[in-house]
Amino acid sequence: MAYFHVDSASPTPIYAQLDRSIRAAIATGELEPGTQLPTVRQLAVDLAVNANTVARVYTQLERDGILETRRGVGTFVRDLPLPQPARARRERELRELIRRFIGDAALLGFTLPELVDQLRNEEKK
Amino acid sequence: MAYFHVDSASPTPIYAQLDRSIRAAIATGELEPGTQLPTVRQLAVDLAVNANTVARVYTQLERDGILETRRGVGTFVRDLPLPQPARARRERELRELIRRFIGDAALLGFTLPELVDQLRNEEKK
DNA sequence: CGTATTGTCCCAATGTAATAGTACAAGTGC
DNA sequence: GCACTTGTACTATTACATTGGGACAATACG
Repeated sequence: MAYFHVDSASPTPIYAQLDRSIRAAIATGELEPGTQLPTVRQLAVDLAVNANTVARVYTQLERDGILETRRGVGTFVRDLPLPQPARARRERELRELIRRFIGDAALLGFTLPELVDQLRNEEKK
Repeated sequence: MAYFHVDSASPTPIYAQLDRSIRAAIATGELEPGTQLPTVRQLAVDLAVNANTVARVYTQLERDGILETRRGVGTFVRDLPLPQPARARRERELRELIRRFIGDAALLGFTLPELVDQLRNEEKK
């Protein structure tokens, strides 16, 4: 299973990519509460990344209450709901997200109407 | 003028954020060919960033043929069209962009239909 | 010409990211 | 008990990003 995505060529550090990737998978429901994540060593192999890097991400996510680890068993998604940022922040950060999304897509030569179309296609899945 | 955005708290390096920010502004037409960018030192002050960091971004963008610099004068947007990646890449990278966009928005608690709405609002500007 | 402006270059110092390798701790299951 | 799996911890090393400061080069301007 090709769970998460990291790009070692990206300027964004691997740990940050993996962190976001896991959080996003949980937030979208791809990863349900109770699901077991790949082991530290296994995921390190799958992503072609050092085990320490994976371990640190798991540790951090556990500190944040998003994962739960049991030694000798594995790491699991907690069933606690993710805390939501305050409304004002949400709005502001969404604007920033949209701004970046449009900008990045423009770099690829895509226009706004095309993006709307593509996003609507995603809805039908 | 609040030209570009960088967040020194972000794990993504400042130079990468600024690079993307400038490219995006040009790609979307916010920055037209011939426009003068802020001076290295000025932008460094505006963004609360070291001048060397800004200078390296300008230098790199000039090497890529996106900017044009004249000593004692300033740095300007070139009027050459930006080279487009191959079609296959475009599609693939767009998928990745969308995937990340949806994931990041989910972290803020936004659902796909909401994103479509917001994007359509952007069209009316 | 002299001065200010702008980009360019270099150096030293600091902090962070990532890798590699090894060892340990706490559980599972035979 | 014993072997195995899993997470955790540590050290050392390499590379990169960023900062601060200083100096230089080319151009504009009076």
